[in-house]
Amino acid sequence: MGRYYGVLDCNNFFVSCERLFRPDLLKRPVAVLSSNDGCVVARSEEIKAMGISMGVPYFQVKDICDKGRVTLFSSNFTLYRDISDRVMQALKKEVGEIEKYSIDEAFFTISTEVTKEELFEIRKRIIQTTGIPVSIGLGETKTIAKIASKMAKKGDGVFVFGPDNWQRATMDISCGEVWGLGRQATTKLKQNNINTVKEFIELPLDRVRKLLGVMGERIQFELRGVSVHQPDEHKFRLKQSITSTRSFAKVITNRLELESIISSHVALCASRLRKDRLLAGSMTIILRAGRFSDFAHRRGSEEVLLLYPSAETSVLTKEAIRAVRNLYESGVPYKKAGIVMGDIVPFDFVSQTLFSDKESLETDQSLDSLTDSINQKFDGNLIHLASDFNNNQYSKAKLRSQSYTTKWKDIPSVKAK
DNA sequence: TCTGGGGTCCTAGGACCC
DNA sequence: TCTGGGGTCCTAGGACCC
Repeated sequence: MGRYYGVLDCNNFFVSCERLFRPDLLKRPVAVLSSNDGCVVARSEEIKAMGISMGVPYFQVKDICDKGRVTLFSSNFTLYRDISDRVMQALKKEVGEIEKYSIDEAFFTISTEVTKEELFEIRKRIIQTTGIPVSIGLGETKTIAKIASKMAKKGDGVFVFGPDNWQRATMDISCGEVWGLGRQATTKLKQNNINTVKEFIELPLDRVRKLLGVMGERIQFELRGVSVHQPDEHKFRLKQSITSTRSFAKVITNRLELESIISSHVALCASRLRKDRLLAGSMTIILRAGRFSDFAHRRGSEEVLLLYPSAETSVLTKEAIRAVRNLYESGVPYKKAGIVMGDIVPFDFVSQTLFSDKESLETDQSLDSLTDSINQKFDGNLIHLASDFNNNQYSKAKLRSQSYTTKWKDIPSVKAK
């Protein structure tokens, strides 16, 4: 009995999340903006029909939005993450083991015996329990399943590529639609007169390697129906990194201000590490000038290797600030700052192998766990170590919806007649 | 004036060594 | 003072994804 790879993805996910609590916005044009209300990151079908493309700067389409009576939201990740968890739970219930790929997508495997009717039923139950519209695509490999899910979205929500209909379809699918072939790769292929998946598949392997490197090679295998992924490869894999970055509404040149911002990113990453009982072995500090400024190509990051893996805010902050002082140059118009935690290991593993008395580690973190629990109670805005950062000081997000599902004060109330 | 954030993986090139 | 060539390891940056 064979297995198909499947991918489930949520349609217009952020928009669907917002509509969940604003049913009056169904069938009306809705868009979600990025963190500084800078560009469009999610669009309802109505918005797509208006010709507004993904990722455009908002100011470029403001007029069209005004004219079209578009409802806009600033992105509300707390809400989206929570809804995402619910969708993933619902999918798990249907298909067993899943591999969460992004906030709105997950891979799974399923018997090739599954019928289209059964798939429609699965889809229906997930939509019923979560309120989020989803599509399901199946194929012999993940890469083919991804294309199937695009077809599903265009059609009735479910699409299966078996060996036969896949072969026939390849001549009608352009390389740019393939998962992993981005702008650079597509351009290179086009220059060599390769436009469709069929043409790409027929290319000799050594030419693919020369043109696109090992990534291209893998993609070709996948498109030929040979999976380069192990069905359970992600089952026990840890997250490789945890990141917190943000660009500023205005340029910042003051070092102390940057130190304060970096400190709050450290605090955020550290508490996310602790939540999952993880420790970071290294940390990269990012300070970048505006992408469109003369300083855009200046060295923008510095990695710090920690003496021992840690999730302690005070330890990490000290190191991060040292790195900021190394990296900082006066006069540079900084536009973005952040932290990437790397070399991540599980707390329990480290405490067993590196430390003879586990207790000292637990005690060191007691201040942090206290901070964590208080912050959780008060929506994460109360206690920050070595920083006076608050979410609204450096960013603008004027249209944020409430945290309907994660903050007590934002839970919607329903009045009974 | 205004151009996201959080991820993964790969690679070119520098440092260092023999 | 001469200063090749090949190996390894590391890191910053880039391509790509959603």
